[in-house]
Amino acid sequence: MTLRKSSIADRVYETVKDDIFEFRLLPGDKFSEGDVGERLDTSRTPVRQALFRLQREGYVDVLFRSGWQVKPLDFQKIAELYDLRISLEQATVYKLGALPEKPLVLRTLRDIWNPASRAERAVGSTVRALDESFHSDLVAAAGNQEMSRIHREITERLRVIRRLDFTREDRIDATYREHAAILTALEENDPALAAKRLAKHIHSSHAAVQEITIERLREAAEEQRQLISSA
Amino acid sequence: MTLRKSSIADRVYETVKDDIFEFRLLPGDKFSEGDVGERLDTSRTPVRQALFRLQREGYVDVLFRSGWQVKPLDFQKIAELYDLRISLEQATVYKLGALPEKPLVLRTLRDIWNPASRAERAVGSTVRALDESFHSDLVAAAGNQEMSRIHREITERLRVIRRLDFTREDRIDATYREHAAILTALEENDPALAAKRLAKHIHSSHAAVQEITIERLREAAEEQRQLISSA
DNA sequence: CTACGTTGACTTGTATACAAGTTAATTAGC
DNA sequence: GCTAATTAACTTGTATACAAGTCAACGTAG
Repeated sequence: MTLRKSSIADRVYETVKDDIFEFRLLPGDKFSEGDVGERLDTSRTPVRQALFRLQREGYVDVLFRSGWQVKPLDFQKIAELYDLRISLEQATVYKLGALPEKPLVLRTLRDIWNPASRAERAVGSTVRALDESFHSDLVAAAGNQEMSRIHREITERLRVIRRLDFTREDRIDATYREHAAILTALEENDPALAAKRLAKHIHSSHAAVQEITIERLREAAEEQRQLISSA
Repeated sequence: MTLRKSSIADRVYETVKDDIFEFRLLPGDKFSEGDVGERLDTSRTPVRQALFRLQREGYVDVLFRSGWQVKPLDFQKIAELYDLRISLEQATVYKLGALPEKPLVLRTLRDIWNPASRAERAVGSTVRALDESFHSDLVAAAGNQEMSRIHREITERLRVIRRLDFTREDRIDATYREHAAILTALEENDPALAAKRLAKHIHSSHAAVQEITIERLREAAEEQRQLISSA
């Protein structure tokens, strides 16, 4: 069979990426292929394969004969990715508006984001997953798989930041409100309005997150410093 | 210095990609890491690095313990990439329309695509390069580098196809006419019209190319078959 | 002649060895 | 004590060795 087994390289890829997402590897941290290989009990070969993939995806950089580095947070680039997301999702809602009939997924999303009571709302960490689904489901509904793929890549890339978006109750409130409003505009076949609301929603999400990212990052760095000094 | 030397892996990457673009490697062709390494006089290590990169970019596939394959042409996927290009470039012209002042590049493009006389028009193979520049320069002018990067990736991916777009004189005529019309709409600050013309332009380019791709591909396969039988 | 099992060459996946270059600590000179 | 040169430990880039699986050709039984 040509069905891919799960390779060691894949495991390394997932592990290192998760380390970055969970701030076990902080932006700016340096490390070597040997380090990673030893920690995951494997040779440098699959490690390199995984790291080069992460490099192409923008998470790490290789310094010639001088180790690897987790890419420092570049707020300019993050802003551009948010902006690109807006463009893609706006294109999406216009596509949805042009469809002969509304895709079923809109009803499903409505059920999630317009709950009968506040009690039925999701909490904490699941809100982030639901939020990601909302946006990627919309894009997927437009039917262009390549667009979905690019959108997914961008979403992943922003996840390091977006994980901080739902620690505040007011952000959860806003998300429910804004998602519902976007769905309403779509149901009423007003793509221009949906596009406008979408842009505003993503912008405010970006702004809210930017505000707390640096602080949380500083905390993570502090934690790590204490771990090292106590060892 | 951390300035990257040109590595063997990079050379292999460029060479194999060029082989695909120039139909020396045809869609569906199978080959092994050893083949490539021998031909480029290097070991499998940098070859693998290059091939995995090409895999992530969608040009080749690895079959578990059974060689590599140039990805067969998937016309559905190509259509999706064209469609995605339209979405990105439409987003671009709306961005350009919202800028406080028109970027200088518009004047440069106008000079190229609205020549004083027919004699000043480019011919043959350079038209393709100019056409690629037209579209990527527009996107770049909007100022989002991440968007430019994605757009460039898509353009590269479509180059295998688009190289056939300018073999016919009527397509060159149409390209000059349509590019000029798009620029006019932009100069007159009518992004909606520019977007409309852009979509139509890319669509017709796609349609024209699709029509001749299969035939040219068949010819290339025939050529290769004769090379083999005469060897 | 056909169907099928066996075998052996070939393929990628992973580990290891070596080459080339970087970096930082240490030591010699003053 | 300080500066500078040397050196030794690391680092990635590439080549090679080995493990594990695939596949097609060939031979054999019927």
